[in-house]
Amino acid sequence: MSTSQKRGSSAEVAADRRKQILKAAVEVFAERGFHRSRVSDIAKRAGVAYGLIYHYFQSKDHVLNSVFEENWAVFLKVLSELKDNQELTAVGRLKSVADLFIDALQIAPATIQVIIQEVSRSDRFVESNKLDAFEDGFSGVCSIISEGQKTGEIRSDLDPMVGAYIFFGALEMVCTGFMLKRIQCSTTEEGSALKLTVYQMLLAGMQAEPAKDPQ
Amino acid sequence: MSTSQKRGSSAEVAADRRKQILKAAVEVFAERGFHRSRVSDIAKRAGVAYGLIYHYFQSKDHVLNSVFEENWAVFLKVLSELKDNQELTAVGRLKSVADLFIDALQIAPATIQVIIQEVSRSDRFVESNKLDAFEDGFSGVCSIISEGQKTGEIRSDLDPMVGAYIFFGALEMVCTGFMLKRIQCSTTEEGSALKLTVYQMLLAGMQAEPAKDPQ
Amino acid sequence: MSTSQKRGSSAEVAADRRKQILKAAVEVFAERGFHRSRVSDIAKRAGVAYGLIYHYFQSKDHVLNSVFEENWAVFLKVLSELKDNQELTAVGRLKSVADLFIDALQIAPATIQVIIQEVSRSDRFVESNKLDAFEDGFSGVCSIISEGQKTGEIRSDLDPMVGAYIFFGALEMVCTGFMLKRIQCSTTEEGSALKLTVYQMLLAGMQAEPAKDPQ
Amino acid sequence: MSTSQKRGSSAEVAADRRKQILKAAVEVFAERGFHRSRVSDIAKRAGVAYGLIYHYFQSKDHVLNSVFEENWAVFLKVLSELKDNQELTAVGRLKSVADLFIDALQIAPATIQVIIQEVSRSDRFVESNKLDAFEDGFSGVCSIISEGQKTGEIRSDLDPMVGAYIFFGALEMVCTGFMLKRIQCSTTEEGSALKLTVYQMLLAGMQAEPAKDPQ
DNA sequence: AATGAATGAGAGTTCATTCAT
DNA sequence: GATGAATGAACTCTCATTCAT
Repeated sequence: MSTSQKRGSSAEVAADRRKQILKAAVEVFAERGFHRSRVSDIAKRAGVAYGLIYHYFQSKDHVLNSVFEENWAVFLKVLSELKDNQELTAVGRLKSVADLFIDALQIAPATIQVIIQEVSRSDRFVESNKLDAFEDGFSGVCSIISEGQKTGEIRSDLDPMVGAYIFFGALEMVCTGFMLKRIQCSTTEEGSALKLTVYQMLLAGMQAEPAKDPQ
Repeated sequence: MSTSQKRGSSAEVAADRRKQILKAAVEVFAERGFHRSRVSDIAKRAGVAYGLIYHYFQSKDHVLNSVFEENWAVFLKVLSELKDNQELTAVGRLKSVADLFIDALQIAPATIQVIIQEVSRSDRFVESNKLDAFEDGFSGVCSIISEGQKTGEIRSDLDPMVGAYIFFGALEMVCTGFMLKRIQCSTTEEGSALKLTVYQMLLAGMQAEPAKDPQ
Repeated sequence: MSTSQKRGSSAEVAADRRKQILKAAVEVFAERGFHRSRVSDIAKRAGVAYGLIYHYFQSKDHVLNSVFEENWAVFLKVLSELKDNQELTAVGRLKSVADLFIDALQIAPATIQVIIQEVSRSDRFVESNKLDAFEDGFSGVCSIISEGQKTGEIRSDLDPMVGAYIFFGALEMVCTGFMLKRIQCSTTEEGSALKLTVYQMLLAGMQAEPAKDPQ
Repeated sequence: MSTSQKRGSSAEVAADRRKQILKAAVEVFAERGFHRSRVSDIAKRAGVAYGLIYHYFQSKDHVLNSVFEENWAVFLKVLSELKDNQELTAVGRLKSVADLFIDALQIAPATIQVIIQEVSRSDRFVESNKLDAFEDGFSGVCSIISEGQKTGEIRSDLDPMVGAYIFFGALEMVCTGFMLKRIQCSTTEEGSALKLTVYQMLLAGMQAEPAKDPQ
């Protein structure tokens, strides 16, 4: 009695345990992929008995869902704020989205990877609610592009939705390259260089000459 | 006993059966993902007994490998020819790569998807030989970009490898959008429009103004 | 700390808690069967934390044992008194046994059901001590039948043990029918009617004619 | 090559395997009870790998269902024929039902026990379709009793449904006693003696005197 | 006394792979 | 070549039980 009681209530401890398990799950999923990861792998990584995972999550699938919901939601929120931010130009807003992504990549690369690679593909044609949440991200970027086209900032001969897909695809593969250690962006300098390349390629184009009409 | 043997040698028939199974496998993998696909699903789709699959392939993994090797190899071959084709500018070569991809997407979208999504992720940290073959594709594009930088065609402040990743990422996500029916490119017109958007975004940039120095 | 302690000693409170848990257990076992009932189901029904059950009982099995012992013991005691009650005829004693059963059914149907259906089957070939206690019940009725045969009250061509099994089997299935809402005996009238049918069938026979020699 | 091919097609062999597994399942369920029986126990008893069980049955529950459906159905069919057999008196028909049961008990005691003890209780309040099939048996006997009451063969002060429950309850417990080795009926003589006791108790009554009005 | 987080043995089920026919 | 019955390793999930608080 009158022992430690380090800090916080049991509710806080429970929240910590949950986070601890989610963190371990993200790491394991990122390393081995969702299907190759066993629940016991997650437990081992988290340093708990695997039964405990079922105390906090209904199933292995629900663990993945939680990773998605609790992180993608944050991204969507920021995106939604950006979308309506009239202080920035459309291009500025797209840059901000890319920044958001690349910053997140530096802070929590495994989370980004799991979200993009596992969730978006896990039950591709089965549960579409996750897909819908995903689609929201594309729609947000699509809106920004459309608006930029109206203001003349962005070329009007682009299909905005294809633009959004290209935009995310580019960011995703950068993420994959990062996870595979083919792309470096751990330091601030590397991060800046990466952002620059992304900006150039997606916004300004690769070509050195301002020749604006390929095809 | 003493049945038909309809046409051709038994070797030809065997080759047909093999293709039949590979075709079914690609469809099933594209729909459900590799790990959620059962060998019996492939067999059912191919209209054969699942035991037969083991006459033509050592294992389920080998089926996926074959999908990869027999298709990516073709891509690599074309890419390798392009890389050294001095008749085209670097930008022209990149366009050709994109064309190759988008054409393949229209002809065999499921194959493209399986290659990109399943193979590249299947055994991420386990077998690296497939990854190496994958890397060859990135290297090819990376080379073209580098060369373009030397000739002054392509902006020199880009990281060529990051450029290659962005390039493939963009194409991959377009593929995903296509599979998810969010992007249309079934007709020739749609294909052309898609290519245009891809060219613009990756080569010329989204921005309408030739302002060449974002950041 | 220094909480209520509403009435009675802590021993009384403990006894109450025990009863409360046993009552909940009987209800849950009757509804879902022993094996499908979780300790947490019992706890939920009793309105306590499931850990508490282990303060009052060694294990889930012991809860079932307690249900049995503390109720069947009562029945055995009454049966034992009846067996030696020379004021009643053998038939009168059998009627009393049936009455005892049917009265109990009206008062505590779930308890009766759990005792008969779960205890008698739970560990059929594993622990025989419970089975022995069960057997005591059959023996008691068997004795009464034997004695009735000696006094000429009961037909001598019956096997007394088979008679006892038939006797209990009849009562048990009536219990099941009651639990399944197929047999009504909630009111006093229904109870009397039920008893009459039981008496007639088991003692006097179904047949209207006094033709005493079927075969 | 040119090996045994003992007898029958592969369809027959499959049917045999199914029966072999069902037989093993009945034995194991009868000995240990459904919930204490592991799928591997059934497999071991049947001499097959447990995976094979899932080749023939969807789940452990489906094995139990099959035991029920494929045996109770037979009983119901005979009962239904008996019910409408106008060549027999009501009492004669009830005797036939009892005979049917006791004969079955001698031929396949484990099957009878599993049907009565496991199926009827397994998912008591969950799946009612099995319960309905069960109820059909009670209804059949109930009908016979009602008819007997109309023709004056059977005492009119009995509740027919209660009568049916008593009837089956008696037979069931006889079955239990047999399984527990407390009741013998392996030989023809023992079987006849058992039938006699059942007839007497249920139809003629236990009492020696033709005193027809207890209570 | 009371709680419920934590544990892990145990059971059901899936499915890649083998092999007799 | 072709079939699908047979096998069993591997995995998810359940839940009785323990124990720190």
